[in-house]
Amino acid sequence: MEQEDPRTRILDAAEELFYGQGIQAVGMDAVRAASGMTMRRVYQHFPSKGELVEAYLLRRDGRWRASLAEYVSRTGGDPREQLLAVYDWLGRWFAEPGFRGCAFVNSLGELGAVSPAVVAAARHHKAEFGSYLAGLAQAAGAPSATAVHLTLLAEGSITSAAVHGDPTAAADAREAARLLLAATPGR
Amino acid sequence: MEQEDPRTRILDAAEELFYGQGIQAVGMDAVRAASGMTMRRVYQHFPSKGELVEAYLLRRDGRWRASLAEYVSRTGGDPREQLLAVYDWLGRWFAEPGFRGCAFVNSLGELGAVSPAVVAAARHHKAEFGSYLAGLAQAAGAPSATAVHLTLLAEGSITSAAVHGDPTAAADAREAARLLLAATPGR
DNA sequence: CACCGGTGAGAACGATCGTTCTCACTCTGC
DNA sequence: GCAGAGTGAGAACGATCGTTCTCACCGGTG
Repeated sequence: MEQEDPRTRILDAAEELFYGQGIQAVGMDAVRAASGMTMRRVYQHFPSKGELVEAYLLRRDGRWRASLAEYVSRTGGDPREQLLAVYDWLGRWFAEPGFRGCAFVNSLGELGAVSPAVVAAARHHKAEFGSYLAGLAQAAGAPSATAVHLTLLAEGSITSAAVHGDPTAAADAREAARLLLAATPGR
Repeated sequence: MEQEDPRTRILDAAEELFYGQGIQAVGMDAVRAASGMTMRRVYQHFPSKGELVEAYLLRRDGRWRASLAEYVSRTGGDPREQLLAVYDWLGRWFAEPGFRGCAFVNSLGELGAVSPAVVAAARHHKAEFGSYLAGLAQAAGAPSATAVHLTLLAEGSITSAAVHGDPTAAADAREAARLLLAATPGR
């Protein structure tokens, strides 16, 4: 099981280190050591740290949204319940060991002023998340403004959980979302 | 007007640089140059970069919350309007040039894994903000759960405005807050 | 066998960082 | 006038980083 392809091993190591400790705090040598490779091989697959960071963010975005969508789609059919399931998924995420907030927000705060690629990755990630929620909201017959409100609640719960280390922010956001949906005309 | 006390000048320079570019991206020499001082003087007032970072966060927390409280207290008496005025103040903040999100969230993402002092500063800042909103909500006769919901909306709008560079997140959060308050029994 | 492109392991390089030190100079008190 | 404490200006130091280079070694091909 140690025989995965090198690119994946490097990305796995980079993701754990970058997310867990911050990008600037992790040197390329730490990535090399954690991936059990030689320096030559690392730079062979990612010719600079910047490109490794981009690849890390890109892969994480895909995984994150796929995991969310898969969880939500597994939920019973009612679109309104699917919307609320988003917050259940967030709550599970918050409770994972090593949870340290949104990787894109973190990297944006760290490198946003200096790396346009990081800014683009963060915007893309958040825009896609917003679109996903907008799609669910439309299916539930909620106005598009409500989708924006639900996005803000989700975003706020991520930040709150990260700062206070308290996963209950997800349940709070879920309750607020439920109230907003109830205050709004159904389809 | 150039004759402020050295500590203030250093903190002013540090705040602009740390907030605008990230803490790790700014070297002590940049702080020295921006404050127009000598290295000896900088280290005379802040014996390490870590202590300068702490002082920067501490002072920013006080200023930020004082500015918010002052703006809100200037608003007409209705407590419910005061609560909504919080989002107006956020909208003005978001529209300021150089806005780059919450300094505490940014520094937490950058240094949270390595600096307990930064974690403590961020938690304190967010806890105080939450308490402030809880006080306003109580005055408005809203249940304490509603205060939590309003906090999540505010937090989410900060993140959203930072990521997308779009100050309208404040107005969206305000509208969501208004709906939540309307859906809730008054005093 | 001799050759050669590629690898592993890690040293080396140049830049940058946080922090301290040097040294000439300037005040102040006697 | 002069010793001595403190300052300005910046060089120096040791550590660390991203990246590249060295070099002994290995496998396959003529």
